[in-house]
Amino acid sequence: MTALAGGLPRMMRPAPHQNYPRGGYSLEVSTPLGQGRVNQLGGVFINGRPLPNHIRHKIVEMAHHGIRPCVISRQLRVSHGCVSKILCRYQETGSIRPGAIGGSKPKQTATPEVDKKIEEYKTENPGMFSWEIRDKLLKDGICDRNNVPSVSAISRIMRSKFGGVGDDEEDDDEVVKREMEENEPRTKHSIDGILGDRCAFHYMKPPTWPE
DNA sequence: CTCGTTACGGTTGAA
DNA sequence: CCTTCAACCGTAACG
Repeated sequence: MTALAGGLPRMMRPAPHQNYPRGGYSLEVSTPLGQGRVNQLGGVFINGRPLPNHIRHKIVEMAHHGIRPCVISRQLRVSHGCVSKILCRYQETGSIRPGAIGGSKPKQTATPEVDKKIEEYKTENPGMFSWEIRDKLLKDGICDRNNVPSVSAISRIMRSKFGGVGDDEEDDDEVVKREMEENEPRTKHSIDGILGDRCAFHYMKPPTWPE
């Protein structure tokens, strides 16, 4: 933390100008979804939140139409970095939707193999107790006494896999439900209205907001 | 000029 | 119920 005289070798932001003066952002807009901000291109965005679905859709649509990303960026007033990211993601995954935000990691306390075994045992015998599973893990040579998960760990793994209450169910390892369709009927009312292609400034102040 | 990359401040939500 | 904290967000800026 010394020697920061002339040349700083790292690629650090010298002075992030993002720290707006407290109590006075450059621009603010009220939206039904919270506090909106206006970017350098005049577009409205909500910091920390994904762009509305219809804009994402439009980005992809325009790109598919042969319009260059830089033009899309300016036209939709979305930063080129964001356009780049959305387009890139679309090409990779085929989805325009943002990634999953929030939540906790699966908290993998066991190796994938052990994890799989636990799932297998439980599927074959839903009534099996955690301590029985641990026992079987040892007996089958999946684990040894040094790395076998604790009973509570096994319990937690099962809870996460089988939705907490372990009732019998007809499994099905088909967990491919990530392609939901992005066609949203226009009954979806978001900040679409204020994010119209032309003007970003509509001040709608709802009296109160649940949530 | 374009555009890939990334620090940053921010929000979210399962554990 | 509340707190944690790693995942993702878009912007702004660098390269």
